[in-house]
Amino acid sequence: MPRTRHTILDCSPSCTVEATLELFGGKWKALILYHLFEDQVLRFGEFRHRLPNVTQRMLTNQLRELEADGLVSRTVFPVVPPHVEYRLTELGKTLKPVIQALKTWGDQYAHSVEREKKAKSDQTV
Amino acid sequence: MPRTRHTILDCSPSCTVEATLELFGGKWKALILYHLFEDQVLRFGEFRHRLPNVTQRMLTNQLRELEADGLVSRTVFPVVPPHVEYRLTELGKTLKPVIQALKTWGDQYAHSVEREKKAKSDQTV
DNA sequence: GCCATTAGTGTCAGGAATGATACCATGCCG
DNA sequence: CGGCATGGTATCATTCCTGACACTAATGGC
Repeated sequence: MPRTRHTILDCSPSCTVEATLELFGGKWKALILYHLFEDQVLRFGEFRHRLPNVTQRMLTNQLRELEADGLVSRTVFPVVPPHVEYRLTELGKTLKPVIQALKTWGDQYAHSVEREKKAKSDQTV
Repeated sequence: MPRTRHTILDCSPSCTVEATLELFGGKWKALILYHLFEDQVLRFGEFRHRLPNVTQRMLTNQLRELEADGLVSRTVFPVVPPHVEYRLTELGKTLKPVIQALKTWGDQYAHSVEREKKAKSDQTV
């Protein structure tokens, strides 16, 4: 998560970009959202499988923040063992074009960047 | 910047999202790119005016990383006082739809999130 | 000679975000 | 009774970001 959470948006036009970024800055949030777009409904454990590099704590954090921002809903079934379902809210669903753009770009160009970096590291090595 | 920079992309389809995110994770990078889309060419000091919350050091960092990722070019004019120009590379320009999506969403929905958060903080206060 | 300019770099401190690990509740199964 | 399953917490360590400050280099103006 970005370290500074702004609360006022009446500054420059870039502020809305900044504000949007704060929803994503969470390092894993875009991934979480991406998977929710893919699967509609996910349980905590399913996120863990899809995002193996995220610690349980971070995952909890990020999900709670997404929930606090009204992008994701959390439904708890009071059973044992626990059962919790996450899904996108209506607001969350509006992010689809953004996630889609990220994915599209990544599919097309991520490899270019990899090459770029590899070329440089090869030079230094 | 995200703390883990992956170098391999042959994992799940979400990896390209992840990879794209790493270019943005830099907390300020998307803003930097946004301003470059607006202004085409920017000098270091101009970034500082547009991003008053970024420290000089962070700005340098982020710009260097963007340069290393091949998204931004840095042109130094060997004069005194120093003159340095930043602009998007061809690869950088391909990010336009992504930045645009961020901006569009922010313009439309950032206020919704603000309201959401405000409502919650009002409850707790 | 002294100050200002620009795009930084270097260093130190403090705080925030992240990671690793251990632990919990509860009910079912054997 | 012991262990497993799920969705977490709690605690501590590490790593990253920020802030404040000092310092640089070459030229122009006072």
